[in-house]
Amino acid sequence: MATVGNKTESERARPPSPPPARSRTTSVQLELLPRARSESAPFESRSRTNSENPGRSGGEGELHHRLLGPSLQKSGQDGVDQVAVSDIIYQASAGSKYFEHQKQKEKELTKKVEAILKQAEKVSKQDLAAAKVLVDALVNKLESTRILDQTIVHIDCDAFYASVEELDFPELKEKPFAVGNGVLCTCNYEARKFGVRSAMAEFVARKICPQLIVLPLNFPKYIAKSNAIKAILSEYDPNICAMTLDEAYLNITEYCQRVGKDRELVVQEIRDRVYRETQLTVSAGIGPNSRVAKIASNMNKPNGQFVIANDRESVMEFMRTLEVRKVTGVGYVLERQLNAVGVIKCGDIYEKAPLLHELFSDINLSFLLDCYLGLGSTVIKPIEQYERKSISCETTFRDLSSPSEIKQKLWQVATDLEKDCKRLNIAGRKLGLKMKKHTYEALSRQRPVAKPINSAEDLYKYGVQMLEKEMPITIRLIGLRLTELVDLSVEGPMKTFLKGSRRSTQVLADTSGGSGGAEETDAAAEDIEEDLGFMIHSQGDSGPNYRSWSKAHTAANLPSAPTESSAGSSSRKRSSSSQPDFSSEAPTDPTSPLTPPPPVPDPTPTDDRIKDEGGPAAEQVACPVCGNLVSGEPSALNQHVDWCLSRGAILEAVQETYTKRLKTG
DNA sequence: GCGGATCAC
DNA sequence: TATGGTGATCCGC
Repeated sequence: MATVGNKTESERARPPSPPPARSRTTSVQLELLPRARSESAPFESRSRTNSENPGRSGGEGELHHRLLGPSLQKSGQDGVDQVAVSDIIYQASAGSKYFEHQKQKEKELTKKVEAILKQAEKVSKQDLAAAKVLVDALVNKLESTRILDQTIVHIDCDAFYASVEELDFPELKEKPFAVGNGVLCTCNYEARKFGVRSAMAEFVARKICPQLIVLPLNFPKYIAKSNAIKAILSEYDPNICAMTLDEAYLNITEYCQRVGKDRELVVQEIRDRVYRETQLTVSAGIGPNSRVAKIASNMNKPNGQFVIANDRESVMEFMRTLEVRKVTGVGYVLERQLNAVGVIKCGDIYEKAPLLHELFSDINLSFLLDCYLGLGSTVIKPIEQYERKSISCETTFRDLSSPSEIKQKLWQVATDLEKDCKRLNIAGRKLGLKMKKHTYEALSRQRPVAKPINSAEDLYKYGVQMLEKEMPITIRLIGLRLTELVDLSVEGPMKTFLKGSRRSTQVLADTSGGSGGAEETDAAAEDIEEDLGFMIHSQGDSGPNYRSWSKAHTAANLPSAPTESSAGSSSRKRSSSSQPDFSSEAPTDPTSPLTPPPPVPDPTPTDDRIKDEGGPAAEQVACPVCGNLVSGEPSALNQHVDWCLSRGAILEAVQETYTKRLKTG
């Protein structure tokens, strides 16, 4: 790679311009819908809230603004009556729990903004004078990190998922359509004319555009196209940083020097090639660092490019008139706070910096001054080189309050998370439980777990402990997250852990791969480690052997395995083990008549019985629900646990009617 | 260190 | 009728 490379001081400490945000496959990537806008004027009259909305007082304008979502600032949907659209969205949402929650958040934000203003009033002239000294010192320090000899490019595909679909269904081009399910991931420009945008709930989108066509997501297709584009980009910078399927940073400094070509021409060539070879259009931003390049890629969207010259004055002038909301890292909340103190454009930041110093954290102040100065990272390196800090799975469902049904969802995310961990060959020392109440209020709990874990049983076991402390509760989402990760593929210290936990949690991995059981007898330490490494690996889905690079991009997104739960009913015999029982929260009276559930067929138990009889016990593992020893083979274990949980639901139902009967009779 | 929040995509 | 999932970071206690 090129010569330079010293990172600017301002490089990170804030929202990542280039590298952070990881592209995980499973995630649904929203597209920032941009728009071809001649100037930054159109929405101007719209984005300043209340004063522009005469009919809306008392924060109604803000609430409309909030509900309208993130695309407002860059919508510029020419000819779209944004006010009318906003009203429809409002009407569609009004009264729902979601709406009430947004309203509440808006209220709290307003309070926060008022508090900031109040605090601002208290700042004295002396305070400001003293702060100015500090600010100027900081500005000088930041300025000294400025690098202007690199050419950074941000490439952004236009309406990516929608454009890919149009290749397969050309007739869709003239029709408004979107991609997603329930919530739209993106939509074509035809749909945007109606005010449809990414992240919009599908039912809301249909209100403003009844003829909207909605296609399901097809990740394999998007991944293939994305890879094709990335292959082209890599010819211009072998170290491209692909943030997501549709977005990447390049450093073309060296390429330009090597071929002696102007950077704008090079970028035009890149875009031409991408279009020729994939039929997809991309927009590009060119500048001396990733922050300005990113912003620039939105300036001439779609299918355009924008360059910011590599000199201080050009950069500063570009930032001067740029609204703060357009900077990556400034969202709805920070924009509101900044606007409140008179900071509308990045050019306003310096003048207000002494006041900002009194109102915001040092980190925020540095970030804002970076924005004012137009500083950013010049180091572009592959996303794979950034260390992952967490891994998580979560799922949303209809409101649930039944403990056993909630636990079933927990088991589901535990198994999903296990799959991801095994694929990446990682485990974590800290487990977090996330819940969203039926009111949309979010809760999270977290606890250290001594040994790094990544098996569904462990995830469930510790997760359910945290869950039970919150019961009774009615929730619409549950999720698990591992942090303090350890890389199981790294040799060394991990050896101890692997060997130590071999019999307990690693058993699952051992027996799963189908390649399993034999070689595990007694091997030399190295062999064991190698075996485990391999098995944990092949544990994942049967697909291609995703190693590092591709694995993070592809596999995870494929439709998750059809976790068809065995609807078996019963057969019981709970072992003595004091494992948490899903039906525990219901006042379980041991003498209660319902303790012995009805006997019936059940897929897995048969298996278990056999093993229980003292077959090679090596492959057994304790069920996280009932505590019984069951086959450690993943699908069998899964089935068993699903069965166990559904059995819990039955018990619970019985219990409910029983208590009811007691009351009534 | 934990829990709540914000932000990006 | 109805509003997503993953990862990172920051802030206030």
